[in-house]
Amino acid sequence: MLETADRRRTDTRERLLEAAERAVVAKGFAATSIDELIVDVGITKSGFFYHFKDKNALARALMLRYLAQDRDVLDGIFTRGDELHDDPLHGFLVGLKLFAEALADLPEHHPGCLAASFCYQDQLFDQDIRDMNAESILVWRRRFRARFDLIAEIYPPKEKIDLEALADMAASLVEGALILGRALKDATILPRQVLLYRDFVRAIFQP
Amino acid sequence: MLETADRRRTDTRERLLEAAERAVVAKGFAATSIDELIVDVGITKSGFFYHFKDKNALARALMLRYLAQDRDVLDGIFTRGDELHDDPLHGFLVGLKLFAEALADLPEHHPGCLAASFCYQDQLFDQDIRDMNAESILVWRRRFRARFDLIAEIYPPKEKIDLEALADMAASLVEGALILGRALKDATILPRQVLLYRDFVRAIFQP
DNA sequence: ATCTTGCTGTACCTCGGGTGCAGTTATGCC
DNA sequence: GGCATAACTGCACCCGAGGTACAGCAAGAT
Repeated sequence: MLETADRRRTDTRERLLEAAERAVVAKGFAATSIDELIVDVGITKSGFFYHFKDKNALARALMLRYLAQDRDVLDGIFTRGDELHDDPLHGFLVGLKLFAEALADLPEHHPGCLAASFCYQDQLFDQDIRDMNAESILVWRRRFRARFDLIAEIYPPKEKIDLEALADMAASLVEGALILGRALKDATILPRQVLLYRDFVRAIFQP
Repeated sequence: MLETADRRRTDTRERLLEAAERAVVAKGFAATSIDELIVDVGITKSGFFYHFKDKNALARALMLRYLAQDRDVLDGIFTRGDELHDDPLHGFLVGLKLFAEALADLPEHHPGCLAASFCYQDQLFDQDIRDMNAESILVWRRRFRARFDLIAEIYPPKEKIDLEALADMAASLVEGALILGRALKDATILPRQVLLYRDFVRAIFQP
């Protein structure tokens, strides 16, 4: 019957997740209807419920996907930073520079963060999804905290500093700058905040 | 018939807004039902639609209320800071200290920001509400930017610095720290971020 | 006495999230 | 070739939430 791509079986679930992430970041989970997702990927409602038993299962799958992507992106950028510089401080500063550049080059106008999007609607979700959301933040805290401990051994900061707060500052700034960027429709806010954070880190540790 | 408070007429609208703000910050606008609000304040659905023609009108009223409160709180804290110190830099630093203390003393465990809550669901709202949301961010930018310009005249920073980004950093950090605080159920994150921001501002301008 | 404000009550419509289940078709495996 | 399985479609139906449209009523203000 000349069907170009019937029985595409393998990627329908993935395409649902992609459509869902776009929609959820754009307008929130509650405002994202199953109907619009199935129109997007060209299946029926029954098809959706074949892949996800309910909307909560969709949310869980989105979070899992997001956690993995987030980890990969951070890993990629900061290992490249370290490859370009042996020293833990300067490798980190290069990593932040690369991060800012990557953010500035994002094709989307006003990107968003799934964790933040879920955060203000978290009563909609099961406890395990809220736990995953917390974990996505803790990943950042642990990553940056470990690096600062390493740096502080070599470059002890002049003044006592709350290193945990400094680590959390990275996630706070990114989440907050995404909000500002969306509200003001200004894609430059996020990379500039990252560069400012970099200035702060350098000022703290550099002798 | 011994009605304790029938015909309370005057404050029903206000009580609706209070209930709505609590619910919206807790679980998002879309997940906040009119039914729960009317149960909260003890009126009927018709009563709700007497006060607000639809949910969008409720959102608009919430934003207006929020803008006024936000302005008053910031005004109060930073004018007190300036009363305690003549110098624009040190008055500002005192203000930030007061701000951090006020945030640490908040009774609610995980407060939230209406602007952030609306931000990730903004497709639900009319354009004018999105504009008000942007305005609530610009209030912060203008306030802090003006102060930094003032400070920079007296204490020119050693290195070139993006003062607009430094101003936006305040709102970014607060919005982001609220998200982290909610996700991790840790009320100390927000005040600690504000204190860190204060350290950064001092490091930039102090000779 | 009547007007206005601040509601209540009833009835009804639509959309979105589900549930339940029977049927269909391509593919892979024996 | 036969058969199981994966990946759906189609249909029928339920519920809750956002509205719409009015008619009515009761307490104060004038």
